[in-house]
Amino acid sequence: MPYTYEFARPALTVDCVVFAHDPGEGELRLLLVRRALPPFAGAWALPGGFVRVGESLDAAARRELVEEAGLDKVYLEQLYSFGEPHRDPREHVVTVAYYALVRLGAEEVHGATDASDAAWFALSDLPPLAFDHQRIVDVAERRLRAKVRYEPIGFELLPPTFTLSQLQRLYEVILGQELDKRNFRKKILASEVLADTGDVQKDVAHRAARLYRFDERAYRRLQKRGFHFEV
Amino acid sequence: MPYTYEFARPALTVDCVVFAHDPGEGELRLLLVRRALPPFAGAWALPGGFVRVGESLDAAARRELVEEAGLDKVYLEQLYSFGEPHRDPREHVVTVAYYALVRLGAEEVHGATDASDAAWFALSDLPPLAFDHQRIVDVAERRLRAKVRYEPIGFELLPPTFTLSQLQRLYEVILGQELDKRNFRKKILASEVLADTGDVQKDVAHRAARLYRFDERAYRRLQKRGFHFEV
DNA sequence: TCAAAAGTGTTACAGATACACCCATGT
DNA sequence: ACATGGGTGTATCTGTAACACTTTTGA
Repeated sequence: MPYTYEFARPALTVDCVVFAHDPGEGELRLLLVRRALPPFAGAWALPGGFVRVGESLDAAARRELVEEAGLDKVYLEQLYSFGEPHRDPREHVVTVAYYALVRLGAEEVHGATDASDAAWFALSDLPPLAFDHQRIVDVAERRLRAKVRYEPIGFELLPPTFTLSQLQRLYEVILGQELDKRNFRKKILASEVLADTGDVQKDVAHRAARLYRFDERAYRRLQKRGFHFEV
Repeated sequence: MPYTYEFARPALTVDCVVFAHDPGEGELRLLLVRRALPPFAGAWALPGGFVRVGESLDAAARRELVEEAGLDKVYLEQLYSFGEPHRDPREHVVTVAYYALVRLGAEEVHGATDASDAAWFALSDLPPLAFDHQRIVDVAERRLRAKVRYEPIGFELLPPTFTLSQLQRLYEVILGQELDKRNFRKKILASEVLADTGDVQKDVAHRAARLYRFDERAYRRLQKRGFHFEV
């Protein structure tokens, strides 16, 4: 009997904590799917599922996002692995958790995705979650809060071009604190990771704001010179 | 057939990147074990092994450290999970990597532990490693470097009481840069996470330095008040 | 003309950096 | 007495925080 079969093995899943930002809300949103099968049938849970043999963890997470939520090409990063023996009542299931950041199109914000039963919830008003998924969400939230301060990942939650006020509101939502407008603008523009598109907002009932985009090329250049982004 | 058996499952292991600090060296050391069995028989590898059903990931990591390296009660933290399908030539094996920080007793520094074939290597002069273990070591090193700046984990690598110079040298080794003695002392003492033991060094051929210990209680108090440690 | 958000500079303070000498101890 | 590391203070610089008004635009 080969060495690898000496012991029974735990099952292995991936689960994804999918964050989105609705500009109209003062809070992040989280994507949940309703479970069709036991255990926790009918309960809300993180999108996820079993890792297949021959499939990398990242690939499994991306596949589940497509299958269960219709989400493709999102920002995705591994979060932490959870392996308490009784986190799944059936048997020992270890899950590798990921978190994802997505840009909401207007049609996706309200109402479900094309998957059968998926919906967005305000982060502070989640329904009871299956398994230890609330715990995973908590860990993801802490990580996002910490990471957004020193890596430019916030842009993943915004449309490709955005105003400085939109960016500031996003940071205020994630960090849970108000920021000074002048200081925020000074700092973010001084960092030189934003490029002015030359365009301005359309169809707003007040002075139109300049539109910026995240300049990934500039960011990489700065990074190589030892610069580190910080809000 | 139950849902969980729908697909064949990858195997699941834990691997530990064990760092130690030898005061005499200008560099961290890493614990490796020699593999007895194929694949990579005879090669050096990270201590680790299969996760058993009913065992948490942390417990598996701690068990492997005891079994393979004779190390108990060390600082241990989950690092990252690696699951590329071909990282193990036999079959698909996913590993949850941990890193550990240990205090070296004089007798452990040179020569192996009580385990059959374990040894310490200078981090920059490792032998070729089995599997993707070099990659795991690289990730661990980056994490340690980053984390040591804003969490007081460096103390885990030092004896319970230590001098400020020992602490400074440790930081210099981890961060790979020289630090100014006066500024270092000012900053670390101002942070109030060190307690003066009242004792001094013994048996040194020069003025004996004060011995400090990390004051975990004080650190927790400060943490609650929103303070964050930084070097 | 009003409402709503865009845009803009200066001052004060705190923390970080740079820097060089005397002291205590054992050999 | 000398070699070795222990221990200390100040001046400058840099970045952060606090703070209020004018401008543009569409309704």
